Amino acid sequence: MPELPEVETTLNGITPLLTGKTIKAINIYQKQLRWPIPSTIKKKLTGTKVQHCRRRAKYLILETTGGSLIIHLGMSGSLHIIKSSIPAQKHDHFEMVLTNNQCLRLRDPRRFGAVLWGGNSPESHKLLKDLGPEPLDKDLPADHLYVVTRKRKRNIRDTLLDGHLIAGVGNIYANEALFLAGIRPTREAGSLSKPACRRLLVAIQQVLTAAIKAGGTTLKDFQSPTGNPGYFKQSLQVYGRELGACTSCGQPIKAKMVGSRRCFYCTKCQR
DNA sequence: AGGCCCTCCTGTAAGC
DNA sequence: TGCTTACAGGAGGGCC
Repeated sequence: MPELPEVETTLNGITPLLTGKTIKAINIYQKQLRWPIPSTIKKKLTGTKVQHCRRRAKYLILETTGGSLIIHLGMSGSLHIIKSSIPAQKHDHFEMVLTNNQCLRLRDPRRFGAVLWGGNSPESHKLLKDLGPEPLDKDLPADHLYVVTRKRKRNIRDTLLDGHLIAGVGNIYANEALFLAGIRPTREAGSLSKPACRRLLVAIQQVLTAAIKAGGTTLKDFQSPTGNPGYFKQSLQVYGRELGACTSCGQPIKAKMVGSRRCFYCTKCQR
């Protein structure tokens, strides 16, 4: 999926085209996503105006004058702004038609995504209320990772993927940040020192910031809502670079299954 | 509470 | 060429 930078890129793409616009219609072509799309959103959203678009973790929140819509892109979801006269394609499941005849369309081949009703307080939605802090929050304490990893037995890579501890970090950026911080993904989270945890948080912030700047990472088919790929792939140091040379020491990058997902790291630079 | 496993679905690419 | 299998960027829910 789209991880935090890809969701942020998506947000940046849709915000100027949605904000202030009136919703003429909602069309649901396939309601069976991760959870069923509530059919009540048609009535709740039609005729309302989009006031504000924002992101929380990997969720997009569209606030309208009638309540909020929560969108998650799952593993393969993408949003597109196109003319409503363009016919929906095979994996287009949901669309929001505006009175200017532009429309926001959700495409999601694997259907792990979600479109949910957030009402007047989306933050208190079951899926959002227990999320950890935003990694790019300027007020996030430098020792946050140290605090939340104490007594954690599982490996640090899987720990970073837990959105309840820190929000929005997926497998790609977890691997990249661990490389930048010089920490092996298999390390037990609770064994990391305070300086290592600080280094790791800074690395997460650096890699996410750089990826957002590049428009996200296109591994296969990620596109911004206006159709541009993300250019961060060329900046990846370890992810997907099995047997490639470590950019720091030249050693071949190792790939290994950790938990249920692959990790990539340098056996020399990451300890 | 934490950790592990299963699950949802389809496309793609590798392997035989 | 064609079939089978493994894997992919997520993450909630159930269970121990």
